Amino acid sequence: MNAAQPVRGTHDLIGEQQRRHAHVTETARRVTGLYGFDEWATPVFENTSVFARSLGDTSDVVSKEMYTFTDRGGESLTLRPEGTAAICRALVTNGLTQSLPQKVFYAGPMFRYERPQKGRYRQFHQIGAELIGPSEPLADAEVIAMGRDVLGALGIADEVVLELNTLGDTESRTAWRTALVEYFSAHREKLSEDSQVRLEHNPLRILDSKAQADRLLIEDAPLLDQFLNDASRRFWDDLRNGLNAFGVSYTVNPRIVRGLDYYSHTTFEFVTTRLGSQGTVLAGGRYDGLVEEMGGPATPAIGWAGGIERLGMLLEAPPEVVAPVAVIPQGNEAEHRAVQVLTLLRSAGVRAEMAWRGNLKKRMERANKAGASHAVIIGETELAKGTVQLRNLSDGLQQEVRPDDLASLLSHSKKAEQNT
RNA sequence: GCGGACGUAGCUCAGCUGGUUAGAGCGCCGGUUUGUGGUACCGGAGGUCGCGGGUUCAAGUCCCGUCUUCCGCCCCA
Repeated sequence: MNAAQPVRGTHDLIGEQQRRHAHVTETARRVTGLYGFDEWATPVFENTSVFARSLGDTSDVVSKEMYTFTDRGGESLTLRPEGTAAICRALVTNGLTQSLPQKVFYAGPMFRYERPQKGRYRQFHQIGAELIGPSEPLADAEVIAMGRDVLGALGIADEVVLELNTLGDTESRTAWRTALVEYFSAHREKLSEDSQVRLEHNPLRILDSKAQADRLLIEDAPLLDQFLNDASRRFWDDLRNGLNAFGVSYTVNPRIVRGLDYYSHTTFEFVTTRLGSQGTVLAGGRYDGLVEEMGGPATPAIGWAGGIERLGMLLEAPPEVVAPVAVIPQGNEAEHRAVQVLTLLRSAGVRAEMAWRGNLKKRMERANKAGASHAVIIGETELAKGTVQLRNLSDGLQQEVRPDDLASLLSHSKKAEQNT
């Protein structure tokens, strides 16, 4: 087995895998549609500045975790590592900041140069939703409720819990961060090596450190709650009231943070324990500063993204394929009639297939292997009489019918099957 | 980027302390006298044991390197 392999961290989606992906995407598209969201599709690559700008100076991510390359024209391009920055760019370049709110759904591949693990790939796929325009906390609640509904429609609501936090507005968060840096600096030597580095450029991340050494310090670290100004506190209260109104249950987790400055207020993650350390399945927050960083006017926005691979892995059973009907002619003359029957069935909306070769027995085997629900058999006798044999492959019952009656007989029979 | 585990037929795996032509189950293909599948029986194809180097009379089995996958860490927009 020396065949060519796909690039590290990439996968082919075939059969059940692809069906799981498609089911996640279609379900999310349908549910977000119920909330009035429309789908956008943006390019899978952008000028590097689109993503670099949104990331600010978190140099690690920009230099090491993005698929960046120079094209033949000398432009620096980057395969999109996430969806939100590109949506904001599209909002600005299409002048849609003039027609708010925008309710956007998207789905597609994303690319990050990371070490692969289960549920973490270099090309992976996300669904996402962005609500751009409203600054009211009820909008946040609605967007979170929509996420909850997507998970519910996928049948995995019981697999995940919603963890919720607030980052406050810029003023509150800045005050809090200053206090955190002060606190951790005072205990610098007790911090883990990693966290000492974090203290320099991303102090909030110390709060979700996994190092044992950090845990004790974190417990006594100052809480944002003490630094929330009145406006932020009101927003936080209204958000939780809104969630109650939408019937969304959650647990508050003060350790959910975001590293970048354009985030504010709401932040949340739907988490499962079933996927090891890659358990965040759908996450988001409010990013009131991002559209402005893209060169647009200051525009409030809230959104989330979910990993299709991870969601697909949580699905109980893979979505079923529709069982086809196998049309089986015997002899060259019957084949001609068979083609007519195929056409008849397909135009009636029935999934129908015919093998290109083989005797009756062979074709019956094929039909069975293909998971066909029925076989339509046309032999010399039937050809002469203008009839066909309709055989139900699950119970083996067979009846002689007229071709014109096939479509209605099949749809009745299939409905009956679904009910059992 | 750091640490660890794994890698034998399409799939799941067996192969004792290195020793003749590398096995099983499932799957696949064919047959059991040709107008009927799913069960049963019979037969067959398919592996340079991830790749490269080394030790040895001899390596799937030991050593080194490399790649992939998986588990943690870093990162998580």
